[in-house]
Formats: sequence, C-alpha cells, structure tokens
Amino acid sequence: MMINGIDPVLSALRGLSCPAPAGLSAKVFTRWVATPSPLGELYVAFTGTGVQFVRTAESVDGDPAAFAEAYRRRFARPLRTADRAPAGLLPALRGRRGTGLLLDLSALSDFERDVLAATRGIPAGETRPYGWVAREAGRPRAAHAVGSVLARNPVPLLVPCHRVVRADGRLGEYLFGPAHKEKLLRGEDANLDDVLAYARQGMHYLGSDTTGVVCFPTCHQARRITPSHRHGFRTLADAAAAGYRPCRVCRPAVDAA
DNA sequence: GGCTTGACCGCCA
DNA sequence: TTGGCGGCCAAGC
Repeated sequence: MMINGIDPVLSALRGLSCPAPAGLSAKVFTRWVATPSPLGELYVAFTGTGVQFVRTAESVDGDPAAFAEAYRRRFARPLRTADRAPAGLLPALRGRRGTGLLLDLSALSDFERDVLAATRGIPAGETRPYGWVAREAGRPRAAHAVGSVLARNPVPLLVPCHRVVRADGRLGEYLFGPAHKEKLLRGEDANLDDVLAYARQGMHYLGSDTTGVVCFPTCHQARRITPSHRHGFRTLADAAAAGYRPCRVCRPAVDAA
C-alpha cells in the first residue's frame, strides 16, 4: 500500500539502516588494482595479509569482470576496486627484491606453498629446473607435480615461475604461454642463447677449473667463469668424477657433507 | 578411495 | 637427434 507515493515498508526499512561496522567491507571483499608490468597491464587482488591472485589483463581478455569471476571461482569471494596498490607491489614487479611485498598464500596446500617458496628464491636472470624446485621443496621426485602447481600459480611474476625450466635446457611451458616466459627471461638478461648452445652440446652444468666448482649455466657465478677455464658437464656425476663440487649459491645438488 | 590429469625426467631405440 | 614411454607425484573429481 502506497501512502503519498512512499512505500511504508521501504520507509520503515530506511529507518532501520545503520552504518556498516568498521572492517566489515574488508571481511566481505578482496580488493584489486590494475598496474603496469613487463607483460602489460596486470590485475592484482590482495587481502589484508598480502597479494593473493594475479593475472595479466591479456589472459582475461582485458575484462576486469572476467578477472573477478576467475578470482571468485578460486577463492569464493567477491572483488572490490582498491584506491591504491599494496605497499611494495610496483618495485616487486620491476624485479626488485626485499620490497616488503607480502603474499597471502593461506588458501594453498603445504606442498604448493613449499613449491612457491622455493621458486621465489630463484634470482632474476637465472633459471632452475623443475627437479631442482622439487628437491628444494622437500619432494625430490615430484618434478611433474611441481609443474602442476606452477600451472596454477596464483601469483605469477611475484613468484617467478617463469624462471623454472626443463632439465634438458628447453624453457618448457608457462601460465601465459612460452613466448611470455622467454620475454620475461630476456628482460631479466638471462643468457638463454648461451644456455641453449651449451644444451645442444649436451652440457647442462658449467664448472671452473680454477675453483673446482660446478654451477647451473645461468648462475651468476658460472657467468663469471673465464672462457679458457670453463668446462661443461652433461651430469653432476660427470662433474663430480672430474673433481668438481656443486656451487653453494645455485645448489645444483645437495652437498654430501 | 580410486582414477585421471599434467608447465617433468630420463632411458632407450 | 628425436620421439616414445614408463615412472613419478600431487591435485581434482
């Protein structure tokens, strides 16, 4: 029934309205921002704990609604636009370490968190094989499972899964496609062409005969080896047989000690 | 709880 | 040199 054009029920409900409790919005919504990145515009969702979900605009057809839907399917929460990006996001996307940027990985399994933690430890411009990540995550034979985890990496770029490559020297797959993986690595000045040339010669490790240390070819220690003192090895066993020990920086294998 | 699915690895022909 | 294949392991149905 209408009285003077005002629905009495609506009128009564208006009288019941009150301000939302402080912090309610943060409990209901996750916030998101768009930000530039080496792969073009990036959509970044973050909670009060840290960044939780990242996708390139390209991967969701430049549609924030598609990003929100992908987020909702995975985390069962709605998104709301944020006023500003979380602290440390922009420098982290420029490849700087120690920016203080926090990640919210609370929705992941222990294995997934261990894999992402190991991957986060790979320096810019360097690569590590899937088997290396598996070993660092405490599951030495779970290389394939590492690939499965990284295929679902909720925070690509921030956890640099583009630095995880196949043991045979090829780059392998990537969430946003192999071309983007290569682009990111070249942008970090990784010596991809050298590594591929070594791999074609069956050399997956490089040692220095002055230090007796053997490294992954992208390790910054390996890149400093003077060519005349550089030796390639197909396996770590070959290197060990020649008297070389694994590099303590890139850790191509666990030291026996 | 069993089956299927992978951004893998390494052997072998 | 390359591709096939069995093994492996965690996640998702």
